[in-house]
Amino acid sequence: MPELPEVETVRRTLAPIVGAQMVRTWWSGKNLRLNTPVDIEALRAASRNAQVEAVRRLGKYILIDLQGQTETILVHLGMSGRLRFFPKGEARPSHTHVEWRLKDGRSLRYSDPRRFGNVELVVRGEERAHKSLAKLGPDPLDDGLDSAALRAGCQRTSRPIKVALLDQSLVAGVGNIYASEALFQARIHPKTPANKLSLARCSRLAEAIVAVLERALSHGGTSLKDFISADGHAGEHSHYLWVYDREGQPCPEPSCAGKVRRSIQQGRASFHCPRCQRS
DNA sequence: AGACAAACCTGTCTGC
DNA sequence: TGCAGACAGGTTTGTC
Repeated sequence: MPELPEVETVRRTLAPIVGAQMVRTWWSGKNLRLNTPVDIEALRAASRNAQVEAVRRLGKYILIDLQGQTETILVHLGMSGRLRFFPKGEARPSHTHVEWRLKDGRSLRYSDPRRFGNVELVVRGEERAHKSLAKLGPDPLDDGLDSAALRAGCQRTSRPIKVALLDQSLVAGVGNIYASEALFQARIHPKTPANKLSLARCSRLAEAIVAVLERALSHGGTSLKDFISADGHAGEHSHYLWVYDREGQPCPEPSCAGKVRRSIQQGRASFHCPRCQRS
């Protein structure tokens, strides 16, 4: 489900839990990503009576810092994960896997039908030592995106640029929707080998990535189906997508008579305009 | 090392 | 109406 704008939307809407005290932690007993069980005893120990100090984000990962604790809660939403808070007394939705009860009666719940996501602990201040976080590239919203650095990353691989963008080491946070959208805005064909891109085109791509993510964030993210923010609202950005899931529709560029084409790259749907986007 | 396919799991939609 | 098959916002693992 969620790419950077959706995860950032969740992070922002989680602001009301900052300062709240966690009192009890519950686990469904179902394994999450890679069929690994939640280390519920460690999670309980870290969360018990701990006050939420801050909610941070690294790429598509959410970190919940706890006052006075050496460990931080690390959440990845996978494809169908949701992190929401609920008022006191509201029933647990189906597929809830982790629940933190807050002292004021509210609860924070992680639900995930497909269980591709994960909830674990990382040592605070050493997040980057975690295997998944170690390889993350720059975060386009927090760090900005330097054209020369993007070019250098592209030079290291001959994979198609669309595929390279999905690997989080080049840029953190770009997923399947925004990879297609950014390549459209930069007028780059998704099958172009990454190492064939000139500095000028990398520069255009860097600008497009930042612009596309910021634009989606301003709409609260994209809800095709599952995505909702921590306070339960769907994102509005699906109404503003240029090419993603628009197969056969006219190219959004008014001066272009092309139609959006769908293809499969690395087993995942890609969308582009064959007239505007060149290799 | 780099590229690729398959795997993880459930829900929803399409077409017969 | 029922059922099979395709497909979904992500990441990891094994194989070549």
